[in-house]
Amino acid sequence: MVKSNNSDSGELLNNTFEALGNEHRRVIVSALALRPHSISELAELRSLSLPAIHKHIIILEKGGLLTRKKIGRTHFLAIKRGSLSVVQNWLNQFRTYWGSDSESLENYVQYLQK
Amino acid sequence: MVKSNNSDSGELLNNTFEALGNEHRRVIVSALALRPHSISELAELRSLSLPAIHKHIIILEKGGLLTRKKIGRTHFLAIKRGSLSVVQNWLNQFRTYWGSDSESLENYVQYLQK
DNA sequence: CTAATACTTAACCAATTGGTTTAGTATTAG
DNA sequence: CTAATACTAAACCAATTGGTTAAGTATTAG
Repeated sequence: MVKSNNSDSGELLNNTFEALGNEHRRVIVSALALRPHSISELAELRSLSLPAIHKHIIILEKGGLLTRKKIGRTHFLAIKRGSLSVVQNWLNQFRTYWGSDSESLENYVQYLQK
Repeated sequence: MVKSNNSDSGELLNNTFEALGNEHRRVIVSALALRPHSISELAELRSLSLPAIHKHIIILEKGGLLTRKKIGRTHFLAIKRGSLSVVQNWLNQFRTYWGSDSESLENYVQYLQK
C-alpha cells in the first residue's frame, strides 16, 4: 500500500479530508481560527497528552492546514490561509449537481427500463 | 477505542470527511453526480474488484453520502441530497476567519511579547 | 431446475490511526 | 551548571483501512 507525496494529484486532498475526519482535529482548527495556540495549550484544551496531541498536529500538517512558528521552546500554530479552500474547491464542483439524489435514482431506473 | 453512532454530535461529520479522504471514493461521488451507477459499473470504472469497491461503498454510506435502490439483483447508487452540505456548513464557519495565518501568527507572537 | 450474474460476507494481511508509556532533545529559569 | 518546561521520538497495542481470495446469497436467463 504505497503512499506518494502531496505533489501527486489528489494526495493533498486525501490528507486534508483525512485530517478533518476527527473531532479533536476539527476543534483544533476552530481554536486556531480564534487565535494561534501553542501545542501545550491545545493539549490542555482537548485533555490529551502531549504525545497524543502531537500526532494530531502532524496529521493536520500533512493535510497542509497549519503553519508553525517556534519562539524559544514554544511552538505556535495557526491555520494556513488557503488550505481549506482546496476542500471548498472540491465541494464547489457539486453545487450544480444537486439533481442527483434518490428522486433522480427513480428517474434513472425508469429511464433504463425504457 | 469505542466508536458511537451517527446520532452523536460530530460522528457523522467524522464519517463524511473520512469517506471523502480517498481518491477512489471522491471519483465515485463525481461519477454519481453525473448519473446513478450500479456497484459493478463503479468497480469497472475504478478497476477494482467487487469486494474492494463494496468496502468503499460501505464507507461512503457510513458518511451518509449515498442512496441505494435495488432493482432485481442490481444495486443502483446515487448521491444523497444534502449530504455534502454538512461539510459545506462546517467550512462556512471559517469564511470569516481567514485572518488566521502565518501573518497573524507573527502579530500574535508580538502581542504576547507586549 | 440449473447456471450465470450481481452482489455480500468472511477470513486473511500489511499499513495506518489514536492512544499509551518511556526516553530524548532544546530552551529557559534559577 | 542544574533543573524544569516544551516539545519530539520510539516502542507498544487495539482498532480500522484497503486490498486479496474464497465462499455464500439473491435474482434472473435459459
